[in-house]
Amino acid sequence: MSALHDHTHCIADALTRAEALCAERGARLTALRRRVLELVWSSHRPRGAYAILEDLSQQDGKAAAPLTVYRALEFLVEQGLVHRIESLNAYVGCADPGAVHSGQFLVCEGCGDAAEIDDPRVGTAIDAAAAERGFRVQRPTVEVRGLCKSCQENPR
Amino acid sequence: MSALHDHTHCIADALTRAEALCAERGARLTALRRRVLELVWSSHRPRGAYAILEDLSQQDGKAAAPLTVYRALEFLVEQGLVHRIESLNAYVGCADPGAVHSGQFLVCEGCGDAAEIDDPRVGTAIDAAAAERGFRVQRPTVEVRGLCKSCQENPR
DNA sequence: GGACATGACGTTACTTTATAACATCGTGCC
DNA sequence: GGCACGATGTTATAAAGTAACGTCATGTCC
Ligand SMILES: [Zn+2]
Ligand SMILES: [Zn+2]
Ligand SMILES: [Zn+2]
Ligand SMILES: [Zn+2]
Repeated sequence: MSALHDHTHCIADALTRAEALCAERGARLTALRRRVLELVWSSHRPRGAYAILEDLSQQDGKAAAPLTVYRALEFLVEQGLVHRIESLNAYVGCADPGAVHSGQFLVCEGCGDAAEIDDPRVGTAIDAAAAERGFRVQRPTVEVRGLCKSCQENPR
Repeated sequence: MSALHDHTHCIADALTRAEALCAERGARLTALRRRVLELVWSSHRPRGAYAILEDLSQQDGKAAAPLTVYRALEFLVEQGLVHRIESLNAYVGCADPGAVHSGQFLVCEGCGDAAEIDDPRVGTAIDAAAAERGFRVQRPTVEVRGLCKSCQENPR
């Protein structure tokens, strides 16, 4: 994700879409869940549950318990509004909730951004490889570590 | 992995290859590291660091500290003898150490086995998707959850 | 052989991540 | 209002991973 973009817009957009999706589904996007979603979206870097917990304490003055955050995250993941990055134990906002997809990520070791992609070739290749072995795919996880374009151009 | 195979052979084979590879590279496969590798290979199910630690205590009578196991695992991963399954916080023996590969896994929710594959289509697709976005791949992670053939045939 | 460097291992304490069990609150429905 | 159900609060605990420092083993140089 370019460092130069209107991230306020990313956040507002994510919240709007979340409200719409939850309304449509009859899922309850409570104040807490909405706030956690907002905090997850505070950047394009995956954010750990305890980091979000700290945000809640410091920015909102509410000393929440870990479970509070984990439960909100669980809801958001179920609704496809947030993805968990397994290799980081962290969470990142979904770029396209509503669309059916499994989540494929390009995680930059430089800036920490996790760019979500949904490349049909990757999905197809996984499906084919699994099918040949008689394996029924339920949930593919693809997390690619490397260096994003801008971090290659501006190394530290 | 079929439940009906000579797993003793898997273990012996893995240990033999490990010794050969380490000798060739001048890496020190010490008694402890060899033992941890053996314990990782105790099945085709990824095994957590603390499970291995328990094995060490119970089977060998040595009350080791977590770091002991983590250090051995770190070595084994570096040497490509073991892979870490990020989505499980667990480790599994590599099916083909020596060969250059990144590790792609079909992880069965039924029996827990993690079958390692190295499907060129998956690797190629990831490379292509990354290249199009100017992303330089360093370490791809592919972990597919689902049901293996035998667990589909014999559901619980 | 002895001094030395290097890497492996031991020990203790601690941090980070995640969940269990149970109580309470809030909202909507009848 | 009374009830049901899901969301949240509270406390305690489990699981996974690391830091700091000391000691021991192995090999090298002289
Ligand atoms: Zn997504
Ligand atoms: Zn970057
Ligand atoms: Zn086997
Ligand atoms: Zn299976």
